[in-house]
Order: sequence, then structure tokens, then C-alpha cells
Amino acid sequence: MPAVQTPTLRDVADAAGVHPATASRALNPATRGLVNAETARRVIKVAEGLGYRPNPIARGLKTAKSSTVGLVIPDLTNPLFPPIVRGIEDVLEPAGYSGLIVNTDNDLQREQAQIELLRSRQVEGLIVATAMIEHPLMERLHREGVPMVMVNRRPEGLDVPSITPDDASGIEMAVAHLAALGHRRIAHLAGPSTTSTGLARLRAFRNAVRDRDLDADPALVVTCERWSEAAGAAALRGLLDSGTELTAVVAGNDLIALGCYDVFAERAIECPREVSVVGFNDMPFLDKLAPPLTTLAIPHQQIGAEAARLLLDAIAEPDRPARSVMLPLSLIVRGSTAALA
Amino acid sequence: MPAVQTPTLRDVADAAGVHPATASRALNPATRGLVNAETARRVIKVAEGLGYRPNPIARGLKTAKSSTVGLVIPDLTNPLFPPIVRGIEDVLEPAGYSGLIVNTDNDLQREQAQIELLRSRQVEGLIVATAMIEHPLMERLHREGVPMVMVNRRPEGLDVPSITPDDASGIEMAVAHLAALGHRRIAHLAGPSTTSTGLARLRAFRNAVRDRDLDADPALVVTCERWSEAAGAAALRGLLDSGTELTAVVAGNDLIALGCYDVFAERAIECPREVSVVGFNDMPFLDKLAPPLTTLAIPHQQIGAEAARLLLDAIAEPDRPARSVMLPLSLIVRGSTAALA
DNA sequence: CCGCGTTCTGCAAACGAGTGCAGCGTGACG
DNA sequence: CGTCACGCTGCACTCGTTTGCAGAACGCGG
Repeated sequence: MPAVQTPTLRDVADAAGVHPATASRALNPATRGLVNAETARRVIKVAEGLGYRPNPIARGLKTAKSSTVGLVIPDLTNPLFPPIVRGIEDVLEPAGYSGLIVNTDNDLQREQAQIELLRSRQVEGLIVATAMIEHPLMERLHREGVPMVMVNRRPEGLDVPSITPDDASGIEMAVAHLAALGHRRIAHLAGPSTTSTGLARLRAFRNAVRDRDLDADPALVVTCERWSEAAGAAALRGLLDSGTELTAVVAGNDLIALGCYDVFAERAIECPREVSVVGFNDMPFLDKLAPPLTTLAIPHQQIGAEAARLLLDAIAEPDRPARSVMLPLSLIVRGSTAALA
Repeated sequence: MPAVQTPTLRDVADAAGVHPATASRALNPATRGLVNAETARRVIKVAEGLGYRPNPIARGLKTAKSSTVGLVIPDLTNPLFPPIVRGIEDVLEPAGYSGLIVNTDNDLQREQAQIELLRSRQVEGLIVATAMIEHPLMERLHREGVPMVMVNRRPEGLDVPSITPDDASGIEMAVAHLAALGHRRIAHLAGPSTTSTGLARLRAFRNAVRDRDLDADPALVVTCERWSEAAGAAALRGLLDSGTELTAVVAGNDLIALGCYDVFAERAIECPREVSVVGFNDMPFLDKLAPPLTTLAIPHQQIGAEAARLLLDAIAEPDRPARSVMLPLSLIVRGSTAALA
């Protein structure tokens, strides 16, 4: 037990010779105007002298505010998320908020439980980065007035602010890049169809291929079970085993692209000489791969920061209409794509 | 504003026809024995029916416990940490605890501020993964009785539980491996000398080199300013520019090793033909690099889990003497190390 | 039948801060 | 000199839960 009990508002009040209520008002900038400037100054000084820190728990009980928001992500271990989280915390912190992180492992059951947990901890809002298409839970929360913003997915039919990279034009850039290199039979290893991102990118891919008059062979599109290396590898194996010809692949994300690398190694396929690959997300260290992966860079940190700002806005003014942001991304050309021989 | 106010203990009590105090006792397993089994069952049932969730804030106010612990890490963006954090949360969650994460960016100033923030949020304990050697702050906290455990560093002179990988034998394995491949002039790019990990590995390196009668040229040891790619690259450049001969390098960690890769690319040095490299930590995706990096794998998740268990113990029994754990690590041999020609 | 012990339940006071309301004193104005 | 307004401060209650204590109900032995 700490020898020095942290001083309470009452201690400050006593030391300053005022009533706790007065001390409370003096210390709170919003109500400071109610007390005599001189008194306020004295109280503040005493508070500083004592090293007084308001107890956020007590404050939270009264005000029903916790100065905490929940961050719902699939898996912190996925390199996509840490930078986003950093971005979020960087704007939360100066605002006096903290983020409580939970991992859902993309499991609906778990997601529900975790969000329940967050709510019981009285979070004031939610930043949701899990991209399941089905969102009965989200709908309910939204109806109940829980402020939230979605990251990386657009909430179709839900009036919720969201912040997403411009998936469509990203895929468009990837396909354009490959087409310019002479590729005509481009495969797409799509992300899970249960995720909005997976679907959005798939649609964009189909459009891009059509617009450019490339081979639109349906066999060239395979959907992965998960956003993972293993799933990407499995998908590519299936594609190759089916005898489908292809000279390039647009992967749903970087992890799926990494799965392709595994298959290339297994089957002694040379990348990019035989097959070009482009990923999505620009995870860290992709430039160190063999070959360095061409990919689409999304401004992770910025996404996080923007999401946090949107959420703080939503908390401050719950009735403001949802404002959504779409961030541009850029194609990072590296060694995994090359002109067709 | 939520249409459905979440039910309070009072609501449950009313619905069950008992006093809130009784409901409280019935719902709390520790005090359940005090109430009639039948009554308890009824209360519990009603609580479930209403979807009652105890308000941890109110509870925290009364009990001065927040069911929250602070996780102090240098930078979530460093791939070393997410798995550790997962490990931590995996054991915190079933225990009803949550972790509040802060990033210090290895800045003492910032660390202090962040820990202050955690304390003001009434965390019950701290898991500290920042490895600065200087720890006046830690000492103070420890004296004040804040339960804490250290991860990845041994708190010299501080009676605090810690959980660390066996740095010494790891480095020993790396050097042994290189020696077996015929290397005699092995360089060490040490981590910052302000970190305990950096020092421990450096010492271990010196010992290993001496024990094996390898070239113990002091010029072969360079200390990096930071645990980063850039610092690693700078260190290696300095080493090469000084004209020091070397055929292998033991990097302080994987990021530093990655910095070496950058320098190899700049100067057209072939790895592993000309220079072998071994890293430390086994970050994700190292197997995809060119060449795949030989490194020391530490059981990240397990470290986190163990740390969390230690902390919960310390919280439950503050007076129990500090118990420290050292986890074994294993050498993962990949393509970045080869026999001397 | 009394007294005592058990077992259970209710009462009320906390925990630390926020806040509507009343009341104090002062100064100004009629 | 009385009245009123205004600026400031204090009182007391509240948030949801826990917990020491009192007391009710009951059984049982003496």
C-alpha cells in the first residue's frame, strides 16, 4: 500500500480553506468562471502543491463518462494494425482519452463478447476495424446511440462515419500498372467475401479488367478463406492446379501476396520473370523481401488519426450527421512486378 | 442517448424483491456464501434476464481497484511487441482485467508522463517493457508499492519480478553457430548501451568470443544509437568504412540486422557468401527476406502471458518475494548464415 | 420459557467528484 | 433606508457498488 495516499479533492479544499464544491469548480476550467478569480488561483496553487490529480473513476461515476474509447481490431499481431493504433492514440492522448484495445480474431462470437466487455467498461465510443459484412451488432449499437466510427470498411446502410482507403482506385492503379507492363491474364486472390474490403476490392478488380479489355476469365478470380499467408497460398495453389494460365496476380492484401511467395518457392516459379505480384497495404519491411513486393500504400497512421478525430467529434456532438473520409493511396512499385517477356 | 439504460444493481434487486446489498452479495462469488442459496439463485437468474453487467467504475470507486493494468512499451509499431501484448491480454482477460497500452518511444520524458497518466487512471499494476538502464522512476514506483513486472530486462538492484529471454545463451548459440561455420572475425552491432538488453547481449558476445578463442578485436564491436534499421545500417557503414575485416555479424536484434541488409544492397555485398548475419527476436516474416534471416526465436506470446501471470500474482499478494523467469530461446537457422568459403 | 447462536437480510454509510439550489454578502439604485 | 440583483460560496444529494453493523427469524439446549 502506497505510503502517500494520493490527495483528494477534499484535501485540496481543506488546505485552501474552501468547500470541496468550490474547489471542484475552481479546478474545472468549464466552471471556473463561477468562482472568484482570486479563490480559483489559490485553489489551483494548493492543488499543484499537493500534487492533486482528479480521480477519473469517481468523476466517471458521476458524469457517466470514462474518457475511454474502445478499439476493436481483428488481431494486433497483423502488422497492418499497430500503425493505425498509434495514429489513434496520438490524437486520443492530447484530448485526454485513452484507448482500450480488444482483439476479435475475426470471430463474431468473440467480437460480441469483447464489445460487451468494452461497454461494461463504459467506453464512450468505439473505433471498429473489423470488416465483417454482417453487422447486426453494429446496427444495434448504432441504434442505441453508441458513438462509433469504422475503419477500413464502409458501413453500407448504416449512418456511421467511416474512414477508408480508396480501395477501388487502388486496385485500379494496380491493374493499370500490370496492363502497362503487358499483362493480360491477371488473377485476383480476393479477401474473404464476408468482409466488406474483400468485396470492394473484388468489384474494383472486375471493373478494372473490363474497362481495359483484359481477359476477364472468371477462373482468374479466387476468394481466400482468410486474410492470411496460408489462405493466399492455398488459393494460388488451387488456381495453378486448375491449369489456369496467368502472368500476374493482384492479391487482396500483402499477407495473401506473401502466401504467393511461398507457392513460388514450392514450385520453383520465378517472380517476377514468370509471374508478377502486387499486394495491398504496404506492411513494414516489404522492401526487404525477395523480390521486394510492389504494393499499395495506405497512410496507416493518418487513417488512425482521422478515425480518432471523427470519433471525438461524434462523442462531442452525437447528432451531427455522419461524415466519412476516403483516403487516397499510392502504388509503390518494387521488384515483384515486371514487363511480360 | 441510449434508449435502454443498462440495468443497475438496484434494478436487479427490485426485480428480485431484495435489497441491493443482498443482490450485491449474491452476485459476487466471494460473498455469495453469505446469502441463502435459493435467494442467490433467484438474484442471479434475474440479473441474467435483465442482462445486468456490474459497473466497474462504481465498483472501482468503492474498492479502489480498477481492474486495469498498464502496459508500458517503447513502440507498438515494433513487430516485437504485438505478440507480447497478445500474450498479456490473453491471460488478463479471463481474470477480468484489461490492459492500457502506452508508447514511450524510448524517451524518458515521455515515459514519465505516460506512467503518470496510467497512475491517474488508477491502474493496479504495470508491465514495463521499456529497457532503459536508468530507472529512477521505476525505483520510486517500486518504493511506493506499485506492483509491477519487467519484460525483456532484468532490473538490477531492484526487487521486481521480471521475465526475460535468456539473452546470454542466445548470443552464445549465435556465436557457436558462426564459429562452427568457420567464422573467426565476428562483429557485433550492439543495441543502445542505455538499455539493459543491449548491455547483456554485448557482454554475452564478448564472453562467447573469448571462450571460443575467436578474434576479440575491439573494433569489431559497435554500439547502435537505437534499436532500428537506420541505426543498424549506420553502425555497419561505420564498421566497413573503418576498414575492419569481418565475415559475420551478430546483430543486437532483427531491426539492426535489417539495417545490415540495406548496407549490403548499397555496397553490393553478397549475403551470406561474403558476410553472414544473425538477428535476434524472430520477428514475423523474416523467412521471406532475401536471404531469409537466421535469428534467435523468443517465445513472445509466452513471455507476455507469463508476465501477466506474474503481475496478477503480485497484485494479489503484494508481499510475496519477487519471482523472476528466464525463458529459453532457440536458434532458427535460415539463409543469412553460411560456411566460410 | 428463556437465552443464545446461526443464518440471513436490510440499513446506511461510505468511495471521490459533480451540480442544482439556496443563501450569504455586497453594492447600486430608487 | 429599503429593495433588488448579482457574484460567489456552501449545502446536500447523486452516481452504482461494497461492506460493517444491526437486527430479524429461527432452532435448539438448558
